[in-house]
Amino acid sequence: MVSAAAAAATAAAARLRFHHPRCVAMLQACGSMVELLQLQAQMLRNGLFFDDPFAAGKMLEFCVRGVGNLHYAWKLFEQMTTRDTFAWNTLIQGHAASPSPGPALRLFARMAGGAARPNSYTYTFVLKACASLRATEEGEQVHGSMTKLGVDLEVFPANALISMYSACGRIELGRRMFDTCAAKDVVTWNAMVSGYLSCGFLDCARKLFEEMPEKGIVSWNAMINGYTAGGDIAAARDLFDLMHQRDTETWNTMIAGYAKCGRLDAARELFERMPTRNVVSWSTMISACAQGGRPREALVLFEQMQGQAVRPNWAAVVSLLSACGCLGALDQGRRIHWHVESNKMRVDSILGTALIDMYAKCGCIDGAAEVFSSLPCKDVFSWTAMIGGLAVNGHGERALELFRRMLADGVRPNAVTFVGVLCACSHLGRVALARRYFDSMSAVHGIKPQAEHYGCLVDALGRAGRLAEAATLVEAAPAAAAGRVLWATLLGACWIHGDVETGEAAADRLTELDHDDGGAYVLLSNIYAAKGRWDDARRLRADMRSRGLHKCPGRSSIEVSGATHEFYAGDRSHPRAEEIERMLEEMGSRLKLLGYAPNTSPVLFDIDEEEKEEAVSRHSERLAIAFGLLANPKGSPIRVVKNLRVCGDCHTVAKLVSSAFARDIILRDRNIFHHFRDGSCSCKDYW
DNA sequence: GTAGGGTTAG
Repeated sequence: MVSAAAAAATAAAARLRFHHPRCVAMLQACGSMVELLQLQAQMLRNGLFFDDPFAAGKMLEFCVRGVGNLHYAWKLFEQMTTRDTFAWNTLIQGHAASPSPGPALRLFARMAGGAARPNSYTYTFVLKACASLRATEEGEQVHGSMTKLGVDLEVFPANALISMYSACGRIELGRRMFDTCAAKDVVTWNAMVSGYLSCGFLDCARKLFEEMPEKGIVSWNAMINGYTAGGDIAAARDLFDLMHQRDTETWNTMIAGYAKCGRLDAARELFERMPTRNVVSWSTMISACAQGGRPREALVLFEQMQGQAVRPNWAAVVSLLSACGCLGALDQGRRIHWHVESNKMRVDSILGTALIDMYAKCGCIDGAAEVFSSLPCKDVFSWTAMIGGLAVNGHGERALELFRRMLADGVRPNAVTFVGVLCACSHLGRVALARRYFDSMSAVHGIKPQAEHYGCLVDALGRAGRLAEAATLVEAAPAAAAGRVLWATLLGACWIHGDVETGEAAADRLTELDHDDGGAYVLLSNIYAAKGRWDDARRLRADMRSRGLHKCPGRSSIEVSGATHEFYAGDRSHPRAEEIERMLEEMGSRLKLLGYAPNTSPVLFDIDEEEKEEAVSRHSERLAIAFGLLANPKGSPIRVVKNLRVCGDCHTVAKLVSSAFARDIILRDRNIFHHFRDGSCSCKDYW
């Protein structure tokens, strides 16, 4: 006679046999959160979710590893009646691999009170969490319980221990582990070599590398990366050349190494030679160009990458945004932002900051502010990008307000934050406040002022016309901060105020520091010319010519429907040069009606062919504005980026054009933004 | 049924 309970159990087992394989198969075919929810509903209805820990565990696994939804994984986990070790492991690993692994440790602690026992999988996951949290103490406790269980000498957990200790900077404990464990495999060796490398012990790493019984590609890659991080690119390349087999990461590592030490051409050469490129290869090369001052090349690479159907990932997007920022390529930047949103990419503080920076550098402060306010977690970098963005875009008050909010939020400012703060003070003409913030840097925040900070202060004094004080400040700057940037800032202020005497002194010092600074000669000669001292101006130009010096050529770019157009001073190479010419004439006649007379003082003397090109009426920014007027839709803003400071006459012209043509002009020069509207500029005529 | 070591990223 069969008992009722036994009959029920048999029936349940039969149901399981029927459902279980089907359920697992369906989970394997499951592709989205929606399908997951449907499947769970079905499993709840037929009782499988509660009766079958295996099926429930599979579901949890899919939720964590398949769709990466930790939030819902918790819900599933809490609903499960039987949580086996697998279920705990899955949730722990999900957190260990996430950007905030804290809950992994708490889950592990909670696990100790329950029925499921940790196994060697559990320990590798928990140790991973300790490693990324740099939680040495917790790591050691975990090690202790592993020893009790006897799993600490198994190869997987032992490797995890070595990695954990070296991530926590306790390389000696890692080495002790390495020496203790008998079951070593190639990963054990690699973990130890990498540990030495990340702790900066290159020689120990190399010694161990040489002793390795078998070296895998990963071992070589780790060494190459260690050398590039340590700045020894030659040693890295030697290893690279010695390798019999390389994988894509080998190439990527070497390319990144060249990029890090500024050897862009070498990086590019390897990039061209490598047999297969993955998304990291592209991102590496794109970021190398973006950071190495070749942003245009970065965007071209992006196009090629898309042509090969490689989708930009998070890192590529961050680099691309930085390239767009450099170029002031707003349309491109917006498109990438759109890509981020439509692909639901994780906008963390890094990507958020990249977006803020891109918008701010494109003069689109509303876009920057929108991203900033929507950022769930803001760190010092995001605050700094926003404060600096507001400051250079002529919103000094808002920048200072934001800085106060940042301090109130308990975020500690860094040196870059103060560049933004001081810049804001300078543009507001608040010299005393600038001084106070400057003094607070070391007194309150423990940050030593650098050249940039002195520069802002010089700028503030210069704007206020207090050039003598500014000169004293430059003289008094400590050696570490003093340098050509400071003198150049002072010279710029003298140029704006037409102060010959201080300007001469500044130019003298500047050419002492850098004999080949053509820019200093030009600036000083312009100061002379503006004062009518033609002989001095001419003498300086001749001197410059005889020494073969050139001023860095003026270059302006403008984005028209996604493509950037670049203009040099006197440039006639643009395909629409004739139309541009006509537009320049049109600008001239409309401005004349407004009473404009060109100030051509910089070019009234000693004109040779080259200088004719520099005639103010053909400055690069003016060509770009003319092109913007004819190529951009009526009423839309004209956005120009110039590599040097905007010239005074072009500044006047831009102001007048903004009213005569009813167009906003946003011109980014080397220092700040000029938002021209209705005949005036956000910089209040000082820059 | 689950794992580890090496590459990009403000």
